Amino acid sequence: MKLTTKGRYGLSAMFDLAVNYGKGPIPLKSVADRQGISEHYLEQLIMILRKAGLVKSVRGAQGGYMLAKKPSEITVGDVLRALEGPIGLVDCVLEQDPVECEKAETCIMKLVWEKIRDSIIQAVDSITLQDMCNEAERRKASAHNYMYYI
Amino acid sequence: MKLTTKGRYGLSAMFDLAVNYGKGPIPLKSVADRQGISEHYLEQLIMILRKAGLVKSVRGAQGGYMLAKKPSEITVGDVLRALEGPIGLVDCVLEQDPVECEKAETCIMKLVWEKIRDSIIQAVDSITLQDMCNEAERRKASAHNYMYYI
DNA sequence: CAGAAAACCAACTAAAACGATAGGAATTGA
DNA sequence: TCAATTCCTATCGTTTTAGTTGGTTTTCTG
Repeated sequence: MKLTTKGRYGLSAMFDLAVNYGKGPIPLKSVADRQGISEHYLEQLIMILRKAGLVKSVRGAQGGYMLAKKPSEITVGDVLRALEGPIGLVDCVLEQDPVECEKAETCIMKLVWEKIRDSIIQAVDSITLQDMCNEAERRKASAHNYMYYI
Repeated sequence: MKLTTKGRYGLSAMFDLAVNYGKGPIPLKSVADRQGISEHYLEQLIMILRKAGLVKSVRGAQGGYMLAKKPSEITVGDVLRALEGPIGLVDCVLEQDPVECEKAETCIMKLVWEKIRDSIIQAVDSITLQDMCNEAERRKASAHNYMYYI
């Protein structure tokens, strides 16, 4: 019941792009450096995110990547779905193209998996990149106040 | 973000034992047959559940396994934790022995993973094996009524 | 125009995890 | 005694993961 590094690294990178939103294209190398990820590996992940319509790219020198929408319009769920596939702990209750088993009609377990899936969906869809940026700002502010008044 | 077969098979088996609760020890072979699982593989899983204190065993002929507590006292979370380990999509927010990263203090992502983890915990801990049995009974009853009154 | 910076792309690979299987030893009821 | 059953250890093929390698193409800048 773990995320792969795709999901982790991918959300890191998206958060980084969200923090730098509005500053033009951000070179992937700088994202990889800040987040401590192999640039070449991150390249593969960002390609997935681009094909999912979550980031845009600008080629050539001074190029890079940027969010395709406002941070407030991208949820953690969008990112995780793009990188990890449809949400669901078990194939028979995936959001997209669930793999039905023979006894799906009567399966009591299916009910359990659906309930867990729905609670995950609720959580990931309720957090946007903007929320994460806001929290980062809030922390920076309170750290500043602390240093100022000490 | 998938469960392994440990979690799936394990909950199947536990549900089977719950349905047969109070009937004495149930041979693992019969559980494996009903649930369509390799007996030998299930053996490894039930051993884990036994060591976690969720099932008891009776050795020898006419032996088998039974729940160590009432179905109402065993949650889906108990079973999944025993088989899949502490809950959490990412190592740094595991319920037990989280693997702290260097920047845990300032990590915004951690907040996200915690929120997802908590929503999973809430879901799995709110469902008992008894709930599953009740649902199975309810379905059997309504199927019966349907056939009776048609 | 040259060269550097960057995205884009395809193929390969080592290591780990997964999902078993194999083969037996120990226990116990009939 | 013997058949049923739990208990235990080891092995193993396949798939997935988490990269690495080695480029090609595009575009800005000096």
